[in-house]
Amino acid sequence: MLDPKLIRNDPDMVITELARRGVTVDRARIDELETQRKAIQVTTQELQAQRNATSKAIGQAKAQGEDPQPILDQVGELGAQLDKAEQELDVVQSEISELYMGLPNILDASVPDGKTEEDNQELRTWGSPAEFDFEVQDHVDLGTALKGMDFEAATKLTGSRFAVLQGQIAKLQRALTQFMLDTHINDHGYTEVYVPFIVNQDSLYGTGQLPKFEEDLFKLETGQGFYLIPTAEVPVTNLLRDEIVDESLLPLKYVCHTPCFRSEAGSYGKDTRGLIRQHQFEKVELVQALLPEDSVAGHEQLTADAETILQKLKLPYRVITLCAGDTGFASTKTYDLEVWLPGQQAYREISSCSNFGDYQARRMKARYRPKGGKPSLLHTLNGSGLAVGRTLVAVLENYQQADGSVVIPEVLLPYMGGTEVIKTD
RNA sequence: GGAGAGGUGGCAGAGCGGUUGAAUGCACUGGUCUUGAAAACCAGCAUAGGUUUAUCCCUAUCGUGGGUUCGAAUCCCACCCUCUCCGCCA
Repeated sequence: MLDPKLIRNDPDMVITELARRGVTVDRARIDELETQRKAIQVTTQELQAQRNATSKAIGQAKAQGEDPQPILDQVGELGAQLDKAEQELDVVQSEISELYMGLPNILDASVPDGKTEEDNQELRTWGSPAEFDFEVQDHVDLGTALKGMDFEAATKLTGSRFAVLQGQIAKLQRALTQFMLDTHINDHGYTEVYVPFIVNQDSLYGTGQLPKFEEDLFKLETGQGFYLIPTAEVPVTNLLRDEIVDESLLPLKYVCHTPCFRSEAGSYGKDTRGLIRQHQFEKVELVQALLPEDSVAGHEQLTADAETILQKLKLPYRVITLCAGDTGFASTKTYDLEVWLPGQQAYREISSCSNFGDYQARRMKARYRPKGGKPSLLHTLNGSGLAVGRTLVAVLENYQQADGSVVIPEVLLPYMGGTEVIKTD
């Protein structure tokens, strides 16, 4: 969340900045709550101080063998007053906390203005869409014909927005995953982590999915407040929750492969065909925690790390800077990587790389200790490196041949056990 | 699943109703000493909030949430977690 001190000391700035996102902040409400808080907090603390002093005096009197009764008589209604004050303070503070937790992050100055994805800015492109001298198929037709993709089976097993992969296409997805992990580990210096796919509420508050976006999540009904992870970002970033990391260990760079589970509430009718928008998909995620002064450069580097995967796969893509209105809740700035999909004749998102500044770190108390100094908040970054399911789509569509077969990209050959082309037998 | 033990500062670990925000050790920071380093010695060193120009001062925090009490790290209740032994199990 935002720094409460910043909201208090410079509310106009916060309001102006958040207006860029189209978020209106109730200035009067903030003033009212803060004034209340201040008054109640002061009285509460005064009462507490009074109680502490009295109790101490009783202790001293007893220790010296005196009769503490006269002091005890003075206590009177102090306890009742204190209870009341403490309750009031509690109410105000939770109202403030609820209000502040609901405020998104302040955007980086370089984020372009705009309301919707229409206003996002293309930053650069890489490669160019291939020309096909035959009629291209989309991944669903290709995958189905190759007997590697079965959506009807998934519907039978579970319901819509799931897929069954089989044979060489299932293997291709695994190859992509391995290739991504190995590249980030060996070439980009990330540490691989394996984490739980189920997390508690605290973790989801930490990264910002809760309290505002619960409808996007799958919640378990065990009564423990457990949720399926919507992205590895949640468990991996929360490794740092309530931790103080020695400065010398920074930056921390993690890469993590997990399935991701999203309810996709509110996206009915969108991308209903194929693998693009599923309730369950594989993703290789990059997460970094670093010094505040390094986060801007780190964000560029992390984005480049993700781009490397597309370049090695020789998949044409472009990099988009999300505009103010389209940038995620907790992010200061986000780049989306969009890969070219011949089947759709469009660029589609395959990675989203964000700099969260200290927003997530403040929520989860993720700090570092400067040499000999006081702990202070880390900055966090993350990005997909890449969404595996969508990469599978991109490979199938970009590497398709006139006969419906699919050539394996060169960099994946070591992972495909001798298969060079996926075709029907 | 059964039985037991325990959760305290960056770490280890005392404290088990009253000047205890918390002994001690390690780590860390500064200093003395040294050609330099090590060792030794001296000093400092939790986090968050309120007030303040600043120092000071005040408040909260000993797994979490309740309760008892003038007063709780210490007593009671519930929950969470960890460890040991037995059983079961991929």
